[in-house]
Order: sequence, then C-alpha cells, then structure tokens
Amino acid sequence: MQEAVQNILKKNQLSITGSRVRILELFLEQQGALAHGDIERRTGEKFDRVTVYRTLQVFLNKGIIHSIPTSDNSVLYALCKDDCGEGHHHDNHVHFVCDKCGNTLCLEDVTVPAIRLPKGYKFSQIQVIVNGRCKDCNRD
Amino acid sequence: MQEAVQNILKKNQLSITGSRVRILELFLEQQGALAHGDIERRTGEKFDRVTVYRTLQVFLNKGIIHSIPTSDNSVLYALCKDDCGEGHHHDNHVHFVCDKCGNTLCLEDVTVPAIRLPKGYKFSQIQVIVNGRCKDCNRD
DNA sequence: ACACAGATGCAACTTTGTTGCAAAATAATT
DNA sequence: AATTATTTTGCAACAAAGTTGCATCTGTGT
Repeated sequence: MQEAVQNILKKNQLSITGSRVRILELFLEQQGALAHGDIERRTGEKFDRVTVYRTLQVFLNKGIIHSIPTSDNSVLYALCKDDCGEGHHHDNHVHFVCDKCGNTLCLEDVTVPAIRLPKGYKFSQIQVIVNGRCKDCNRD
Repeated sequence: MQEAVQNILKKNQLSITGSRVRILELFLEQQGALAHGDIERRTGEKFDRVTVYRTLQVFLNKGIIHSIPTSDNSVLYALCKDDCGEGHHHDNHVHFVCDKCGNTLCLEDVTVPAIRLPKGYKFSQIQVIVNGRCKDCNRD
C-alpha cells in the first residue's frame, strides 16, 4: 500500500508529502468516491482545508482522480484505475450512487451506451449516473 | 406566457406571487437550464437571495423543475415538460451541456439507454450528462 | 373588507471555496 | 551530509453559497 501510493506520486512527478500520501491512502482503502468533506473528516482535520483543496486539484490535473457530478451540489472524487494509458481521458464513466448507504462507485466494466443526439449536436464526453441499491444494501 | 405561468402555479396549488411568476417566466423564456446565480442576475436582484432559494426549493418539490448534476459543483435547474403525468418522476433524463456556450438543456426526446449493471445492483434512476457542442455552436 | 395562511425580506450565521504570503518541508546539487 | 533551490503547507483574510428564525407583508378565501 505504502509502496503503491509512492509509485503513483512518483509516476506523476509529485513530491511525496504527508497530505498527498494520506489522501491517496484514503482513496485506496475505500474503493468508492469521496467528497471533500469526507476527506477532511477521515484525516481528522490533520491537514488544512486549503491543503486538501489544493491536493485534490493537483490529483485532478494529473488525472489521478476524476470528479463525479451529483445532483445535490456536492462534488465527489474517485480514483482512476491506474492502468489508464497516456491518452486516456476518463471520458466515459458510469457511476453508481447507492440511495441507501450513499456510497458512490465507478463501474469501470460497464460500458457507456451509444446515445443518438439530435441533428447538429456533437458530443465529446458522456457521463452516466445510476441511482439505486448497491450489492450490499440489496440483501435486506 | 403570463397565462401559462399562472396555470402552472395554480395547478400546483401555489399562490401567485411576484418572484414565482418572474422565475417561471425566466425558465420559459430560455429553454435551458439555469443556475441559482443566473436567476439572481436575470431578475436584477429584485428578489432576496433567500426568496430565490426557497422558490426553487418549492418548484423542485412540486416537480415543476428538476436539478441537473454538474461536475463543477454548480446546481442547475431546468423546467420539466408540463405534460408530465401524475406518476411521472422525471427519473430518466439526458442532459446536454455545451462546452462552448455553457448552455445546458434537457433532451427530452432522447431515450435513456438500457444499462447492464453488475450482479446484485438494482437501479431506480439513470441520468446521462452529455458534453459537447450544441447546434448553435457547431456552425463555426 | 377581513382574517388567516403562506410568502417575503432582513439579519445573522454556517459552510464551502479562493488567494496571497511567509514559514516549513521536500527535492536537487554539490 | 550540508546547502541551496523548489514545492508545498498553513495561516489569515476574504468571497461566495446556502440556511434559519422571526417579524412583516401579500395573496387567498370567506
């Protein structure tokens, strides 16, 4: 784990600092999306709010994480699969938001369907947000 | 137009007030999505910020408008087609966000494609956000 | 015209996000 | 290993976005 984190940072030419390591660990631990607030809480407010913002921004720019749109005005961030090649833009994603536990995850193996747009429209990226019950919450 | 606005309000058992009428008009004029800030600006700050928030909240509850998830942490609102029946939940929407002009619109006539979820997952609602160039911005 | 319910505006506050700058930590160099 | 150069961090101050309680005003039904 430690090593995995360091590799990611090195590969992206980022210096290895406490906050970056800790935040990356969080993403690796919980395979799901995190909001800025989650991160602050789970790091025990050890890092300044500004640092968390900036760290997320850096990760976004480097393509280490991507952001997920939600309808309730909260931005979620999730780790990108590390086998993304150079040219990969994380364009097409299917995200699943569980209505019960609130967990959000990135369904990497579900393909984004083709969508027929009206004449004159050209698309560059498609995001799909699926709400429902996740595997774990569907047992009851 | 005046009449259309009043009909919508009456149908939803809402009293006809200045802010509600004006905000509904805005939505009808521009067939596209509006952010809270847009509304404040376009009404010339005539109404209190709180009133705008509350008005949008009421419209949301009544199902007159719906909210659109965006990746940049801004909530957009768009009018629901008024021919929505009672049982209609505005569940499945395709939204188009133009990368150039920023306009966001609700593609009502594009059907949301079926998505195959992994085992154990059940969905209740699917939203699709398409980024790209809209009809008007595609001319150049 | 009147009374009641509901909507508005104000003030104060919380939460969320941003910016500039000095201090501290990391990386590079010798 | 010590020193310098480069990044990153935390602080403070601020800006923007959103919420709440309450007194006042407005729209609606009688």
